[in-house]
Amino acid sequence: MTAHHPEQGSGDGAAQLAHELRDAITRLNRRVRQARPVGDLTIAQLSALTSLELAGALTPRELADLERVQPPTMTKIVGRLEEAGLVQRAPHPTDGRQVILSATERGRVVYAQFERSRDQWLAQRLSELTGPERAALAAAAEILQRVARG
Amino acid sequence: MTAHHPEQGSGDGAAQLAHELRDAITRLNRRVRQARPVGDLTIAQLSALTSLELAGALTPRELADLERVQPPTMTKIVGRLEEAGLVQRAPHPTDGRQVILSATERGRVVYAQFERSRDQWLAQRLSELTGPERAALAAAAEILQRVARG
DNA sequence: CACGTTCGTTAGCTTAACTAATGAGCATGG
DNA sequence: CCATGCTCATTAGTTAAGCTAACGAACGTG
Repeated sequence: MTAHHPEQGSGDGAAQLAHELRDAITRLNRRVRQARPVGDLTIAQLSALTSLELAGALTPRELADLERVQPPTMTKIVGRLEEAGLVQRAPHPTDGRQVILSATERGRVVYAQFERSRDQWLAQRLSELTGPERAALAAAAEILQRVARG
Repeated sequence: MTAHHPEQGSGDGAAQLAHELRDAITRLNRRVRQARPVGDLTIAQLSALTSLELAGALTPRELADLERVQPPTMTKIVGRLEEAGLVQRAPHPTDGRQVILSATERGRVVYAQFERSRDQWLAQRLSELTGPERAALAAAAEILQRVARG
């Protein structure tokens, strides 16, 4: 089940490692994500709010690309977030077609709350590990973030 | 951005690590999962088929618990998988209320195909890393799997 | 054997996702 | 300088996924 020879062979090693990592990621994500609405926000809404908060300001198109959904889908999600007062639409300064989306102050507060609660389960689990295990995960986290963004 | 002192303080360290890991996991999962239907199967269907294939045989209730959805939701998903000929329902040998779900031969073939294609993107990314980086991820993968199952 | 519990399903609703089509605004070429 | 074409966001319409509530069948126990 574990990786026996991670250093030898970047071909098969990578395939085997990819399988293990994806399995772990899939399972962890199921634990962390909460498929159903969390509080008043759904996953898609929270995810969009997160991307928006991290980026600062985006057009609907950019946000849709980030979330890997089609523009009409993002229109709906943003519409609900706007109704909830968490996101605001502003006209683009020079291009009349485009719209600038940003989180409202309330949106930022709500985002921070969910961010914390989302980390709680995992933080609890991690605190049960040994120091070396946490160190191993910390080293991996940096690499994973790089892979995820690449 | 990286974890500076993973060994000191299991409290704050775990919180910070949890945040970084969750971020990486969320992003990786978005890359890997493809939110929209893959081929003819949706994510929920593929996920249920995966759980069923891994477990061998399950009742709808057990499968719903594994997938962290409510029983009625699983009824629908299994219904579609059954229509597609990937999953079969069988009566429980002793309990007339219960149903035994299992993947059909075709379901197993389809599962294996998706499993491979799902790993491809990640395997490609991993092959671009250095040997030590892959070794670090391999060590982390084992720990992550343990955390995810715990 | 009657009563409560568990199991799976059905019914009805909301959200999320897609494609196709629409309308507004930009930009460019004659 | 304006007509044509393109991009942006949205609307319309469909399918899937998720929920709760309610139901009928089967089990088990007092």
